[in-house]
Amino acid sequence: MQDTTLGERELEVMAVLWEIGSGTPAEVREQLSVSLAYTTVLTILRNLEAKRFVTREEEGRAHRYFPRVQQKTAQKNALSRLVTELFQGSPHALLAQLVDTHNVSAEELRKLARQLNKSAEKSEVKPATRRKTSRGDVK
Amino acid sequence: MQDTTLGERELEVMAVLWEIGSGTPAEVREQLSVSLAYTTVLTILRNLEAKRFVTREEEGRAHRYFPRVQQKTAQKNALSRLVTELFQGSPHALLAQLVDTHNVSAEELRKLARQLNKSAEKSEVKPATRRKTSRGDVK
DNA sequence: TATTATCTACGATGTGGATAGTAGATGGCC
DNA sequence: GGCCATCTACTATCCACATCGTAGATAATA
Repeated sequence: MQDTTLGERELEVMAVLWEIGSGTPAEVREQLSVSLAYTTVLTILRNLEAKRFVTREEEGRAHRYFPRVQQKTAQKNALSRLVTELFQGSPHALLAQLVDTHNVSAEELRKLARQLNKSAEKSEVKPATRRKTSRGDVK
Repeated sequence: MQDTTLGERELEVMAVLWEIGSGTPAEVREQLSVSLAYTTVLTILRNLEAKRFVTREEEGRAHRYFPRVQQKTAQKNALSRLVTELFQGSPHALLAQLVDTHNVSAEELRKLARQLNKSAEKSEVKPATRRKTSRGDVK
């Protein structure tokens, strides 16, 4: 039960947690775009906990849930998966598609390239990105 | 039952069909990286047909399956989905992540930007991309 | 204190995907 | 003609995810 991929609802719940940092089931439920029964949200959170995507701690009568996996990690994994599954393992192909769909312009690419250069100059070794929370984050 | 997303195996089967153009269940089965029972592959193909991702026509005693949806379309959809689900609707964020993971270099970006410029010069209106097959492809 | 609201825990149900077995048709071959 | 291989159709499991209901605990409040 390791390295499982998330379902759609599970992902939405994670997105909320990433957004607001942490939340009780009620808080999460409020932030969700779809309206679900309270117990549904609770179940999803419990499942996410079972999969070790979140942790929780008691807070009065309720429980507060914290993301245990960084969004960045999830992004990276999903991206890699997409590249291998649909783009023959070529990030370049994905880029081309992104551009082709006109989601991204040539100007955008150049801008990003410049930024990339700048940050590469600043330090050879990539500086550890600062994070607000560090509740036993998983790599 | 429209606009459904594909499961992992279904996607692999589609990838094979995109790769080899068309195939009988046996041919598809041979090309798959995982080894599945013949009937499993058949079932997947039938499911894909039910979802209108493939068509088939008889060929002697067997059936030949053809992709009905272009890979490009699947790529586009999956990409859009990923962007909205994990990247807050920002293709730029996805790009940044792609770069950050060092799957893509600044040089790569610049190269692509140049190519993009060139093709933009050639024609204001984007030329319809040529396709080999046209077996009732779905947009 | 009795009632109501809010939580959690547990279980039930429906759907969809993955995997494969069995039955029956058909074509090749000894 | 009888046997074996190959195909399809149909069916059956299993599991994961989504959704929610019920029961029981506890906090708020009238």
